[in-house]
Amino acid sequence: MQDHKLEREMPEVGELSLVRLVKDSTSDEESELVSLSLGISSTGKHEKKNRTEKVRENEDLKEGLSLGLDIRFEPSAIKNHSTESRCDGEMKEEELREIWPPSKVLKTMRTWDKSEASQHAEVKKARVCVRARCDNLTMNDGCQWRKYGQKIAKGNPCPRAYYRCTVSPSCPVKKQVQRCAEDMSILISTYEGTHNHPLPSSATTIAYTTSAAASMLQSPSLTTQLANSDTVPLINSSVLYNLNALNFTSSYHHVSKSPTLFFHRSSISTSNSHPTVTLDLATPQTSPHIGNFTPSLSFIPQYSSTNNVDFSSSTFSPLQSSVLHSPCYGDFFNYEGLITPNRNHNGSLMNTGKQPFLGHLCRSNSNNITNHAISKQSLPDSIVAASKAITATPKYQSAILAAALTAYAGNGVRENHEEAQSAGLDLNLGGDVPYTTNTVYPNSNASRYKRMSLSAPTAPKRNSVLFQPSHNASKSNLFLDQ
DNA sequence: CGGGTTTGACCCGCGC
DNA sequence: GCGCGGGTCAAACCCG
Repeated sequence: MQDHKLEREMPEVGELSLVRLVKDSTSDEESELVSLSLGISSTGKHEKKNRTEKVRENEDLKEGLSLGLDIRFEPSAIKNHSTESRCDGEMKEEELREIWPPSKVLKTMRTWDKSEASQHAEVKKARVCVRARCDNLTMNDGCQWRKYGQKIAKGNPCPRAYYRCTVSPSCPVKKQVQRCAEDMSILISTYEGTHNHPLPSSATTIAYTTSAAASMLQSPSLTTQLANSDTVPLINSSVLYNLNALNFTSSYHHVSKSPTLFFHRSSISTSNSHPTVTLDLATPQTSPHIGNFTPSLSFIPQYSSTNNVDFSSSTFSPLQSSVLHSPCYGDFFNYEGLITPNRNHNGSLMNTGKQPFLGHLCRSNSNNITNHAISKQSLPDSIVAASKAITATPKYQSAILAAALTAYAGNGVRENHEEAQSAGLDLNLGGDVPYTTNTVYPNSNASRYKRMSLSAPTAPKRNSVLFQPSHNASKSNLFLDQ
């Protein structure tokens, strides 16, 4: 792990390009929101919090646990500190303050512009909120959590529970769990922070997803677009993949099996102190776009109370790659339901360079691909057709189809395995999860965490998709830049 | 007895 | 300045 950590690099902020979509005015009525949370670090004013978090952060440094996973808004800080400095385990407090200057806490993202975003690390921890139907007390996200508080929040008779990640004693990740007031069957889980430790394979999905959302929120282009009411960024598609593989239990389980798992309503909210990506998994089955592979995933930039734009019917956009190359969970994990980097014969990762495994997609062309190749066909046919179309267009080979295949992995992929292979795709349905959870934390001298039990049952093994670009697709082709 | 949960108290930010 | 609400703490309690 240490070696991996040292190899990782934070992605450039500008690396995450976002797809603009024309505003769709025919949005659905407001629905409930699900949350997943991200790891954008910041420093709050809260004295106590500062003390506690500083202790934890310092512990991280001393223990060398930090994987450089925290996503910050200051590229320079990222470059200078996130890997090298933090890895040496001897960063001084001055350096810490340099990364998270208390005076630079951003109360909202409202005032952002490109230059500010690149110059100031002024943001509070981003959050990812996931709404999902779940009968259990908590969503099974594979992590270990310790409850540290519960409170009745205003406007909801259901108590809100506060949890901390206990996989590592110094892990800063927290989550809030609350039932939806309007529909008690909906569980709202809000994640905040980034894990600073290896994750059990069953937990990587949600963590990866939160990282994806964090990547979105950290993007200056996102903030720019949010200020533009005519355009809207679409979520990094890896969020789709991850959530598709989420280990929801009981009543929600059917979602993960659905070939049409998309999020009817999602949103980005920066109106409060925490920029939040909200993903609504509670209404996945009713998308009118299922037939043409157009998920109803969308975002509602709630940049301010007077600048809300609803894009609930926006077209599905292809993936963006930064998350797949995220330093948080990087290439050394193979996420269930996710596209994985190339592997050589020994199974070791081949994509160890700095280029993201999957490329960015240009705005218009990406839509063309999805519309041309996929629309108005059955989903299995769509996969094959898209595969061929993408193969014929090298620029898209490694990117677009992966989304479809992954989202579709639960059903149609298997039948189209051969066709997909002929189209230059290698589908691995064997649930390839090389990473194991036999991780020892040398720093776990905090005895209170030693006997933690999983808050949720182990995730059942699920099909995963190993996406390999065709043989003549060079890495450079994987990184589309327009 | 150790560890997890519960729950009232406390702190702080924010709006009025 | 005050009150409200969100978030956290920590002692008490519960459980295996």
